[in-house]
Amino acid sequence: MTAVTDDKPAAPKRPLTLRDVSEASGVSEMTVSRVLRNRGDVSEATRTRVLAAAKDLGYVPNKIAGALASQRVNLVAVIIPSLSNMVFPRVLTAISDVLDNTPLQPVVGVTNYLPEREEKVLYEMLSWRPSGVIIAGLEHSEAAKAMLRSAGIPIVEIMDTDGTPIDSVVGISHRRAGRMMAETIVKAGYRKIGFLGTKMPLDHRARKRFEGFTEALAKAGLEVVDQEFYAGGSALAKGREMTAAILERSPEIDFLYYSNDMIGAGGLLHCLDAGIDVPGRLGLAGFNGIELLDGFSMQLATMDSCRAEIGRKAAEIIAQGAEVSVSDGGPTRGRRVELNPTIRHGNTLRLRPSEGLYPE
Amino acid sequence: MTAVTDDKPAAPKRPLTLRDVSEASGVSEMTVSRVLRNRGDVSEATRTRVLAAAKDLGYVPNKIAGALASQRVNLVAVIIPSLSNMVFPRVLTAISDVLDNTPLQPVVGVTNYLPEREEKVLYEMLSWRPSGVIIAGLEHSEAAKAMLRSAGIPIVEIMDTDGTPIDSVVGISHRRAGRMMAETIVKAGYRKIGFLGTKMPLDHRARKRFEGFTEALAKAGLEVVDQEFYAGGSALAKGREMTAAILERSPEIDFLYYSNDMIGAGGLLHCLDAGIDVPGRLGLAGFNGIELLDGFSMQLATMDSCRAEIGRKAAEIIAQGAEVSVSDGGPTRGRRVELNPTIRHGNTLRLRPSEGLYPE
DNA sequence: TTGAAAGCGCTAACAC
DNA sequence: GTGTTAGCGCTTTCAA
Repeated sequence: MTAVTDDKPAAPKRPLTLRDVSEASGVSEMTVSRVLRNRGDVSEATRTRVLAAAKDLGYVPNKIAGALASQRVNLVAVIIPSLSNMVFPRVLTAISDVLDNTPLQPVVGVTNYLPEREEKVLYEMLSWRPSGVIIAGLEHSEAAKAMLRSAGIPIVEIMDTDGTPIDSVVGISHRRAGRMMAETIVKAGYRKIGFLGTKMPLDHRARKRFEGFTEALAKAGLEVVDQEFYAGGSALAKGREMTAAILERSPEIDFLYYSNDMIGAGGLLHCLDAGIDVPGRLGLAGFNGIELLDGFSMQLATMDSCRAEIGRKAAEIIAQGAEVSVSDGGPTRGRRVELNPTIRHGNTLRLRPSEGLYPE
Repeated sequence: MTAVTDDKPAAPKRPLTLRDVSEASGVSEMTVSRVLRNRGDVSEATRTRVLAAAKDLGYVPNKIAGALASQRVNLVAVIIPSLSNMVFPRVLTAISDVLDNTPLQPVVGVTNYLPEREEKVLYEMLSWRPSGVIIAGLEHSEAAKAMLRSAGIPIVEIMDTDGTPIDSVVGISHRRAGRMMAETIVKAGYRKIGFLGTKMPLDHRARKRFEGFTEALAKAGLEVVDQEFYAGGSALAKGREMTAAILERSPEIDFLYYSNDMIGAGGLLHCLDAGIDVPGRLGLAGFNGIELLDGFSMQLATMDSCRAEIGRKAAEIIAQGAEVSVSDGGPTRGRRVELNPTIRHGNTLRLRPSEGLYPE
């Protein structure tokens, strides 16, 4: 055994404070603070002295104290339902990218699509007095809405524009997205349409897409022939299973609309394996436009949900944030940004109606 | 236009404080504080009064002030390189699940595999004085290591055990993982082995797997026949492209080892499309054991990287955290948990050597 | 069971 | 350019 002798001082029991740096450098706490924050005029000489001392001691400022004193917290609360599908990570990346050019920092909370979790997470985050909140969706518990309204900071609700925002909102209309896809499918000549989705009554965006979808079908005198829902497990595997099941049960189906790309991709794999003629005998479409699927031999028709753009815009609104966010009692001052989702036909959705099984 | 009359008071300009609740309830700040934190004995009567007042006002406590006063912050810094691949979200979920049963809350920072980002993110997080740090990998800049050592809180380095931890470590040996896979492949009778990976010199775990892999091959008198690396883009698509490319360049290859499941899956798709006999003519294996791939028609051979288990264990260590984490100058008091990755053969790796092209 | 006083580590505002 | 003073909103500690 060798006796280890430290050349650096041992780990301190008491965290270092400004005072320590002050004493080590022979400069007042205030000036040290100024140097460390690059605020106010400090002579180059003392600046160097202070920096050296801080680095030497390994001083890490205490933001808790700083925040309390300055009444400023450079944190942005980002509240999303899930991390496990590919959609929110994409939004997060965009948010981070924008905030990287500001003093702001995102802090992520996950709700698992549970309103009570959302309420709790929101409460926790608000208790840190963040500079803004980015939160997915427009549906929140009354308590959550009350908290958001009275927080006195910019709030941006993202992903969805179908509803009444508290402050600002950035997203797409999922109802419209569902409608657009239905219209495209009908125009392509498909008539026996099935739907596959998630068993998530609380996924309001999926619900709205479905509503828009059936609404547009109804306008064309059609309705969904059959449907199936899943919960849990590998989305790809579930998509495969559900597709097999629904096609067996309702063999007349000539199109399947999936509530997300992942189960759509599973369905596509099933069709390829089963030798089903796609998009001739059966058309397929998903939702989200996730890049993941670029590696498949066939491109699933889908709709870009503008995830990156949404994240970017939301972060920008927060970053601007100077403006008053919610006025007292009057109309909301928030901004409204509705993005346009675009259909990507891929090759699982035939383009010309003339090729359809049901020529018009 | 209708004149909106508020039944609830308008959003306050000044955030509410304990004092407000104190005044509204006619109870001292101290007692209000006790009620809100469920600390100490408070009569049921005052308790109800206080709770009612707090709820009525919509009071949200200020954790900044609370943390400063109590010198306690129930935050756990979790620092990971990326959110975009499926591996870290899985770890995060496990961490959250464990911490949900404690007062602790994870706060995530992403480094993009950049040491300088890591250093910055770490500094930011430490300045909030968290109760612990969970950080991916054992390789950090000297400055980062110094910060971790002197933070005076439990540190858990995760994912990898090949190296010297600062405090605790939970992970698998990636070198060993690479070795195990090589041995399995060789035992199965494959001899002309190619490698496909990421262009990430800073992904130390991928590097260690590769080193272990080649080391074990060398022991069997073999070396990697050809290799290819990618950066950016859809991993699935890249896997497909790289596989086509390497097989064209080195047609003698009878096995491809991928540094992750995603590119492996892309490779598998290529093989299926190209009509290549897998695992007869060509074997394939990936790494991570991601569930995503369960929906494929063939199961890619892979190795479980114990992501969930790692997250769980790490969180547990932090939660126990009471123990002194780094002793002064002496040996680290941290715990060491090395998990055993297991090979999942799937069906892209033939099992019996006797079936090999090169019978032994 | 409740309250009063002191102070956590920093920064705003003002002096010098 | 630098230092001094007074809090930020809570919790700790101690007294009642």
